Amino acid sequence: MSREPRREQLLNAADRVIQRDGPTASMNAIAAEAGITKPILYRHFGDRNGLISALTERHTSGLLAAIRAALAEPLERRDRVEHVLDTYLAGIEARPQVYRLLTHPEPGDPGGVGNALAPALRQIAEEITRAVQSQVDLGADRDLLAEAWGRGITGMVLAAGDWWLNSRPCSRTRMVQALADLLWGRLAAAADRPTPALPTPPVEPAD
Amino acid sequence: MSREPRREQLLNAADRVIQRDGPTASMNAIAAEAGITKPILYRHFGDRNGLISALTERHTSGLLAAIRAALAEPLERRDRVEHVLDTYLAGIEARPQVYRLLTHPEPGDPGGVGNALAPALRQIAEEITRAVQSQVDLGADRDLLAEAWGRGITGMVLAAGDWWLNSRPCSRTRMVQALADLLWGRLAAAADRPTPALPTPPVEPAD
DNA sequence: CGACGATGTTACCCGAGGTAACACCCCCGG
DNA sequence: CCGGGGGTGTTACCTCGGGTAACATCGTCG
Repeated sequence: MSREPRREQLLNAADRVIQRDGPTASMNAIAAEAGITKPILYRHFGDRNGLISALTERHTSGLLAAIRAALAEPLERRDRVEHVLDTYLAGIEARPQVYRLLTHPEPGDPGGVGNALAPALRQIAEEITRAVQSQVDLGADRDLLAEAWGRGITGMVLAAGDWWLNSRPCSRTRMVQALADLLWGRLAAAADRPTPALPTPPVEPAD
Repeated sequence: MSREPRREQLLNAADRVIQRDGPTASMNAIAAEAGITKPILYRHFGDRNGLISALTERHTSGLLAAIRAALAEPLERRDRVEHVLDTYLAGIEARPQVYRLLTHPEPGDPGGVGNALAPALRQIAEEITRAVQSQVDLGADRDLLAEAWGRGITGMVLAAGDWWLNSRPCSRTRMVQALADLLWGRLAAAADRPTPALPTPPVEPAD
């Protein structure tokens, strides 16, 4: 029996533990769940990072493919964007624990530290960047804007989606609308609020 | 001598180490930098989280206040938004290592896990939420939109700012423009790209 | 049969967070 | 003068998690 099937079994075990204990599950725990001991895990995955990467890769491939497909859908742009947003939110809604993995930046990462976006998220960001670059006419600044927006949109959806998933303030559809509205410049279009009479009052905002 | 001054000195030392070694600096290292040993740190801060919190609080208060001020600036809305963006980017540009702290969600956080935004960022998000709520007329959905947007904008600026800080693709001013443009609906306004002839070609995208 | 490549084991190392127990120093009140 | 209490600090230890070394086993292929 080649290595591959064993790897799958180990990943399955790791998966169950992560589902149960969250992304902080120890290697010992994972090994125990698989009915074996640590060194085997290390033989297969090198280090914890390798295991986690394999695990995330496995789970993200689906979501990533779905997003890729959504980005290529032949729709009006607004509909396409909503479709992508909905795809992402549906994905994280379906498997919250997995989602935790995606967003969990590796804690100990000396040297190459500092990416606020975990690898899986970065792939999504690149996907968006590519889509914007190829589909939207942005003039000379095309490359810069596409890349900045790719990251920005990803981060936006990450943070908003996280909040939505945790506190469930509304339906998924409404959340999609809220985010699409933001991207559609509704913040710019809305009128000023009729300031109810306060030029410079000495009240400090409630903390 | 009361406890407070000592605390400050210890925080200063911790600060230097974080600047030098990043947010993964060990308690031992921090103690050594302060010329003392671990237990003292624990006496003052309880645990690592306490130290980090104290440290972030200290540094964020400035940035947070600056952002609060920027949000209250009496400008055209677009200018105000740009001002806020610039304030944030300037802040993280000035002290990159500190910024790492802000964005570093506490790794071991059993139970209440899952906030993609670190506490400091969440404060910023709340600030934005409040500003939107009080300044922009969004109709019946006001509360939902403001809250979703607060998180979303914060996440967007976090991710984009992180990328900008690491790869420095352009000046700060241009980055501010790029993000403001995104928030201003330029994604919606731009024309479709003149698809250079490809209905459904069997080429797979470069990986 | 022997060797190789997989399986698995126990036992250990290291570093980091965290704590216990002890010692010093100084000031303030009886 | 003396005796605390509250600050300073120490050494030595515990626990737990990532990671490794060394050893044993089983099945297959030449």
